[in-house]
Amino acid sequence: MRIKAGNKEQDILNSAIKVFAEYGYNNSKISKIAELAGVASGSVYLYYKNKDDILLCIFKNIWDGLSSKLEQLVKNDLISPIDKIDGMIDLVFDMFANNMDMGKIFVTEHNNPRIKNELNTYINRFLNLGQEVLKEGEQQGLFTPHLNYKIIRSFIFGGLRHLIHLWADDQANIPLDQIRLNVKSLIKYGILNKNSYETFSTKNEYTKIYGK
Amino acid sequence: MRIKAGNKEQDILNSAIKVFAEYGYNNSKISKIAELAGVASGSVYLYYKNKDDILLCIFKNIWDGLSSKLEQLVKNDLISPIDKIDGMIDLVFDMFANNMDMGKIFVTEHNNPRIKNELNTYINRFLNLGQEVLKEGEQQGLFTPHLNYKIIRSFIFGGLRHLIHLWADDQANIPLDQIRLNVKSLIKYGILNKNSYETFSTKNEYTKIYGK
Amino acid sequence: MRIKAGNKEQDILNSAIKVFAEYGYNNSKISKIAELAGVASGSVYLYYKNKDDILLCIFKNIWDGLSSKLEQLVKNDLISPIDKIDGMIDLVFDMFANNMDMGKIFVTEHNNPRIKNELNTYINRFLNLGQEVLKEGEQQGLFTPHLNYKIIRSFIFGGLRHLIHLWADDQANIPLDQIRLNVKSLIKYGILNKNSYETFSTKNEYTKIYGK
Amino acid sequence: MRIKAGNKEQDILNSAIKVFAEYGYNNSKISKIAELAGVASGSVYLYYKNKDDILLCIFKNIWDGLSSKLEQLVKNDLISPIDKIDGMIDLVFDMFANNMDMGKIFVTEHNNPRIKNELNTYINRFLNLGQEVLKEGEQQGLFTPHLNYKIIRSFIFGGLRHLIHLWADDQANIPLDQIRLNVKSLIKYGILNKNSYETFSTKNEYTKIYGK
DNA sequence: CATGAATGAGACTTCATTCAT
DNA sequence: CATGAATGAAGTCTCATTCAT
Repeated sequence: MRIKAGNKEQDILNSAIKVFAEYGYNNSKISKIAELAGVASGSVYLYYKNKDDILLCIFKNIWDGLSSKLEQLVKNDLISPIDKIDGMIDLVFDMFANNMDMGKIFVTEHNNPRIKNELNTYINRFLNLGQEVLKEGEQQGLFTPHLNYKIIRSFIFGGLRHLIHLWADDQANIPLDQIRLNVKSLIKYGILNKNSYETFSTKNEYTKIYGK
Repeated sequence: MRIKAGNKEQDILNSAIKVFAEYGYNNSKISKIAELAGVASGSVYLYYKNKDDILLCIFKNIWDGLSSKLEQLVKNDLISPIDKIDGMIDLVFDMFANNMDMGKIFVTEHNNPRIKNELNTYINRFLNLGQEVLKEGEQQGLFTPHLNYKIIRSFIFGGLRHLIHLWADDQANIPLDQIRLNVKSLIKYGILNKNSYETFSTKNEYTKIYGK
Repeated sequence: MRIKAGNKEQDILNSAIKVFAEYGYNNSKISKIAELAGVASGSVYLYYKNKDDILLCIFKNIWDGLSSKLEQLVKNDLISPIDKIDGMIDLVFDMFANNMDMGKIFVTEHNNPRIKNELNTYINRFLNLGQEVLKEGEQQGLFTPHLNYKIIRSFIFGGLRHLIHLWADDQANIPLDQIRLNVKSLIKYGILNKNSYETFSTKNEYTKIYGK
Repeated sequence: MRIKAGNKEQDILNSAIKVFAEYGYNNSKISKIAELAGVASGSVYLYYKNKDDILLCIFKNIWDGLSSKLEQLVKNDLISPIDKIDGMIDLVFDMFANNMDMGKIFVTEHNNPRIKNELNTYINRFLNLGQEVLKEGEQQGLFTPHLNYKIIRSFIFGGLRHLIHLWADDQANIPLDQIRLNVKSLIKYGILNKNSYETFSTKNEYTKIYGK
């Protein structure tokens, strides 16, 4: 992955992604990252303030890669909210499909207290975009009204995160495409069969109790 | 013989739960745990083999608390699979409703490589029970056929985990009861409104491509 | 080895001998000694001031066992110095023949700085007795004159100590009786064959340079 | 790049030799060794894997220093076995003559269980060389036949070791040269005077009982 | 820019010893 | 006398970070 031409900053980052993914943040040593990047351990500090900074930078990369595309998708008025949801899910999976290691880090270190504060900005931007779409769909009468989309968005986020981890940990076992389809289906239709849906669901009944 | 004053073992565990929840496992010091428990740091090692062992014990407690109740629920033939799903969700939330700190640890340290192996047994038991219910519902024609319930169960697990974390991190903002209802609704009905459901869904179309 | 009637002091000592012999002083734990002796670890301190004290007591036992017999032997005017040397060697080997563990400790912990000072009294008494015999033999014209018997006695002591260790470490390999005989022979006759002795040795030559 | 100032590896080893000699291995602290070497305690671990490794390294130095010279001596066909024995003794004493501290450690920590296994290779090489010489002398009719030279070599080794310790502990009291001479004499001629030798020794008698 | 030897604070863990019962 | 739970001082080792070259 290292470009010999000499982008050491990127070399170090790529190396860190590999090492963090394999050992976890706390068990990863700067010396190991430097070694893998082909630089001296001291050189790491020419490009990154400290170890935390590297991790933060990885997450920034993840989110920056998503952000522009996501915004493009969400702001496009020609796309139905339903398709936007599908599109968002696809974007997330595409992001990690080519980078399992990032997927692992994304899950394992997402709650790392060392970068939590700096990270929230990014995550919230993503979650807000998702919530925006959900709201939009609700207003258009496409999505079930009265759902608390702040909760829904986080549930979906957590679910995706966990599946990415599962997949990244053992790629062979669950094809990413199947994961996509199943997740999209669950989010849109739930697990109830159409018949049972009609039998059990009495929308009037439960909308009364659902919070805003 | 100096009698065990109170229950030091439990004191230490409770103390560890608080400290791990606040600082994360890796930034928690044994000395801090001991201090909070009101014992000498060496005493921690009378009850727990090492730091890892404490964390493992916390998770064992979490899962043991769930296991018996879950099994009772799942094995009960009088309860519909639909209600079982609801019941499982309730059990999980009940578990953490009175113990926010455990909720935080549950999320943050769930992938801790130090206890991963020992933990998998517990998690898999839980996931298998969930999958069992889903399969049962599918066979009874209640749940959408051809969904990959191995994926679904993990998606739900991840979503629940993340919501618990969110809630535990900032209890005031999202009432647990609202979370329950929204999650149950999403899982069962998805987000599509009934109308849109009928419009967009062409079940024949997507069942063809879904994996087993 | 423990007498049920209840000589705990002895029980603890016997237990300590076993444990010290197996693990070495520094790797032996009081708790282990207590366990083997069938008493509580706190009880050890009813009979011995501390860990050092136990070790010291073991050595006292070793030396006290030797001392009386040695003195009897050395003071007996009817025995030739030559036989006294043989007798001393036999006494030492007899001491450990029935107690390999003591033999191991004797060697391994003999230089332990924690008990060195207290021990010197005992060792010197033994060495002095040996030196006395050597001097006696020299004066009677039996032993080579002009040898420095302070050196000789220590050489012999060190040699015996090492052989005891070797034997105690792996009893099967070297029968104690063979060790005795060989040592006695070496001390008395050296390794030179009689012929070579006459050829190479020119006593006048080397007595000039030998110190007192 | 910060250049290695001086030879820290050697500085640390020298410092360790002093500290181990004074306090014994178990009572020596890494921090003390580092302080004496003028380095930070962490720096010790740049050169040595751990505390055990330092001790092992000291012994390796001792033995490596001896090995080449010993082998040269033993393999030289022009030297009589008698002189080889003298030469071996001289080599051993020369080794420690300029390094009392090493002498102390050599004795005190020789049975340290932490390095025992790694050390045996070295010791056995030495003992085997000694035994070789003894056998050679026996075959040439120079040394008393039927002695068990496995025992003899260990007796001599133990004796030398103890004398070195004595000398190193209190250099002033026993000149090394005197020790050499007395030891050489004892080994070759034993303590019996020539007259007494002829009187008491009945070689036929004791060769019958000596083991191979 | 780059190096990598050196630093040193800090954490886990052990275990001899104490003392309330 | 006896207990064994509790103590807490102390030591080894790690590793992020620095800085002289």
